[in-house]
Amino acid sequence: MRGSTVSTTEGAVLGLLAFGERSGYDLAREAETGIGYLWTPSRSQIYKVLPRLVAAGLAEVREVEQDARPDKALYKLSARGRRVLSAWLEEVEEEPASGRVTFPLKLFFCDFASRETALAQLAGYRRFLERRLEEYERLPGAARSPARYPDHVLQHGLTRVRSTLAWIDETVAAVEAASPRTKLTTRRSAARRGGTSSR
Amino acid sequence: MRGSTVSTTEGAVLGLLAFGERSGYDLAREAETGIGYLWTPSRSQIYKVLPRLVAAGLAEVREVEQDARPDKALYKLSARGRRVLSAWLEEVEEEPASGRVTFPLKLFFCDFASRETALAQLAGYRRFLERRLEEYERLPGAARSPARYPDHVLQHGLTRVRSTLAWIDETVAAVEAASPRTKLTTRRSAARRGGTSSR
DNA sequence: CTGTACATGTAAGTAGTTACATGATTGG
DNA sequence: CCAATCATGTAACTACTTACATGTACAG
Repeated sequence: MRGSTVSTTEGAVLGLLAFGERSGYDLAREAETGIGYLWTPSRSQIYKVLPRLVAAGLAEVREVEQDARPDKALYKLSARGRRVLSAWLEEVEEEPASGRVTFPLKLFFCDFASRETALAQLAGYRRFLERRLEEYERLPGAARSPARYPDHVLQHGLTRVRSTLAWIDETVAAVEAASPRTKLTTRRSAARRGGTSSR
Repeated sequence: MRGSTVSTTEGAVLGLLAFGERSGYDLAREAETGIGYLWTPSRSQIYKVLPRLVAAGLAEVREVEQDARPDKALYKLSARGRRVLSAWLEEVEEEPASGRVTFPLKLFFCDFASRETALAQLAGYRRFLERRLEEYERLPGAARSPARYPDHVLQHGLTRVRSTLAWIDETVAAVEAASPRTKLTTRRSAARRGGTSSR
């Protein structure tokens, strides 16, 4: 949380909180299904991040007493948290420290950003992958070594990069074709459909 | 390094040492090109792992004094290191803690193992990805939420998994078709072609 | 005369892990 | 009766990162 920018983990938690008020337990459960593919921190990690966000003024806590179940703490974004989330989503990193996963992770939360932001992340992802592709293609390859498996593994990388580039093209087209719609509110007092805390 | 098995990082360093005697500096440089796609530890990390391997009897050091350049330490596998590397390569983890990257990482070093080992890793990778595929397909998907981007990101995951499965098929075929060849010796006293320390 | 390659290492810090502790309720 | 779900948190540890310290030699 250096400056006004947040780390990947903090950004992801802010993003999840944008869907509505949640407990640490809720977040851990939701992370398994959904972004689990991209980012699955342990429960204890989430319990460490949440108070940090509150201390930084990005989230607010509310203690809820329950009879049948243990008491819990519900967290929601503060106004400043919403701004920081937007800034994090809008920031397109050219060479993210956390690797390529940064791009799909931010895209996951782009319902809380503008269409331009989503397209900018996709464009950044494309540039990133094209640089990788060039590097892989520049590697010595078969010629030099008697070893065979390194080449197979390189093919694995090339396959993944190429199929991801194809996905980017499709997704850009889908985003551009989608009916223009206001971005989702970050659930301040928006109509609730299903209930956040009940189950 | 609990028991006789090694961690991912230790396995990878053992694997790199199987290509020949190397200094920490060499390993860091080589890791950038080649396995860099799968595993790129910092120099300081490598300098920490190497003495650990020596302490565990898996590698041997040799100090080399140089005039023009700083002195250096060259590491090579010990007999026990070779056995542990083989065991690591042969072990097919069903749900590796370090994620899917374990499979291509071990495959990278399969020139030092039998063809059966390579095919076993590929088969394990396939099972792993097919479980992922089922999970992704079981996810609620479009219906539930007004959010659109989570679905796009899910497509990203599906695309990657499917293209990797296709690569596995191709690679299995290539491995089976390859002319049977003895596995590479782990460069004990094998003929050297190019020189390890000179450049 | 500046930057890069060679070469090793320490120090301080972040991110993340597993295992432990506690304790009620519900479903099979 | 046993296991899972709900709920939060601490402690100890591993992996890994950046920045710093040190110093030579060669290329542009």
